[in-house]
Amino acid sequence: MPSFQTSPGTRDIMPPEAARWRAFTDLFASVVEPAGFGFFIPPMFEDVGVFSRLGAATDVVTKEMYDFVDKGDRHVALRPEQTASICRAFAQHRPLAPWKVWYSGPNFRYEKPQAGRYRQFDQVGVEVLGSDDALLDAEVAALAWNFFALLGLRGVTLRVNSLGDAPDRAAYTEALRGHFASHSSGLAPETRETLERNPLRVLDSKRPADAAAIASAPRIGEFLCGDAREHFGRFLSGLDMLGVPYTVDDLLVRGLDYYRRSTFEFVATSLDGAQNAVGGGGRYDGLVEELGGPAAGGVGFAIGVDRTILACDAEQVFAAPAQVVDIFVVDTTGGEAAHAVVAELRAAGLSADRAFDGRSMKSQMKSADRSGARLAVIIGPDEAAAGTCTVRNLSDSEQTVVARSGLIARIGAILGSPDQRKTS
RNA sequence: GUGGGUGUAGCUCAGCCUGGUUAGAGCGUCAGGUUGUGGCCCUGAAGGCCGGGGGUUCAAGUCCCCUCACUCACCCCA
Repeated sequence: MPSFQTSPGTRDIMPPEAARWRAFTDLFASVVEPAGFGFFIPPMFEDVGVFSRLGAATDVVTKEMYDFVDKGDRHVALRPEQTASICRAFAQHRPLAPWKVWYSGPNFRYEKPQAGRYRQFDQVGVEVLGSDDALLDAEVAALAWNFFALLGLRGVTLRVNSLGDAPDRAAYTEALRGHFASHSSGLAPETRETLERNPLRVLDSKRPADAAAIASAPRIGEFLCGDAREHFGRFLSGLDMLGVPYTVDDLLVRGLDYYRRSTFEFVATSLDGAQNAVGGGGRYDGLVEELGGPAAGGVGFAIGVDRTILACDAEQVFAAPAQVVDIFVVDTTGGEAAHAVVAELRAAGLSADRAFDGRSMKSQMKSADRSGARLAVIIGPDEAAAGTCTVRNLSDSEQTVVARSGLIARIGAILGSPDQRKTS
């Protein structure tokens, strides 16, 4: 065993898997940037108060925050998510509304790790601040939907619900508290604790004992005010217009306290187990104000990168891109020739690799094979003496001898120009 | 925070139940077969504090205790 290894809940993402992660983010950017979203990078840590607005009833805030006092006596926390930072940024900088941003990066929660749950986990997402329009909610949810489709995922479903405005949500919460209190004998002991802290969360319980009490519980629909009801209807018709399929689930409640009106969640049916929510979002009117900013509506979503990639594995889609090189240079004369040729090839816009440490020709050829190169340039004593190179096609084993001075031209003739290769 | 499973070579794992000489396999790596040529094949080599500590025993990879790590589930959530 090595002296050190990654801390619990963290991991190294090695090549070629890391290239897949980069492709994932690139694909996400290609979906949201044409829709007018600008890339935003918030700090990795902030004053703990920014995050405590997420909700005193949520474990994310009360138990799972990586918080500490820094050398200047500031109580700070590693971000557990990025929505709060973006709202804080809106309050701080007052950009022109609606402010549309996307983000990508790690978040931190001190949880016990398991499949699809890490202490450092990546999310990509978007947020729009300064608009109340329900059609925007639909557009935002549709962007996530389109992204899952572009990844090649087919087993992702969208569940939607409305939690109403703040008074609606509060009234519903009280109604639930009353309902479950009168049915508490039918609840699991752990659920009774949840009821104390956050009655809405009881609806999310998967414990069999709770099923009957949940089935008979009042529904949020009865508590929506006229505006919220109309907003929800417009959200749904906005999804219909875009051809995004969804199911309305009035038991869908989301973990963070700040959600108002529209909420939605993407579930990967290919992932069994508890960690199958690959994305979630909704509207969070009021959060900016809580952070000292103007009254501004907000809507957005976050997609869990780790989990979504697990779903891609399960569906065998969005494989890691192969990293290959155009040319592999084999040099059995000491390495100086390869040193020069590789540099020359790269300067000409070709990708090139080589072996080091004076390996045998057999070993170098094996490396050439593994590199995925289409061509090997071979320099042995004969070529060195004659001022030539042997160019070997690694797929059909045809090879020719060319003068060193004509190498680039010959390779260009075989492979085409870099631009042609990119588009082909 | 609570419970289950697993820690043996770079990787995947036998061996543990039923303790007994120098701890194995496949893959990978390196070298050779082929004194200048990759894939397929053959041969050989390198590579192990058997997670760590303590105990039982003439003897521990194997049995017991503790501990750490990983992993799965509860919980929570993306």
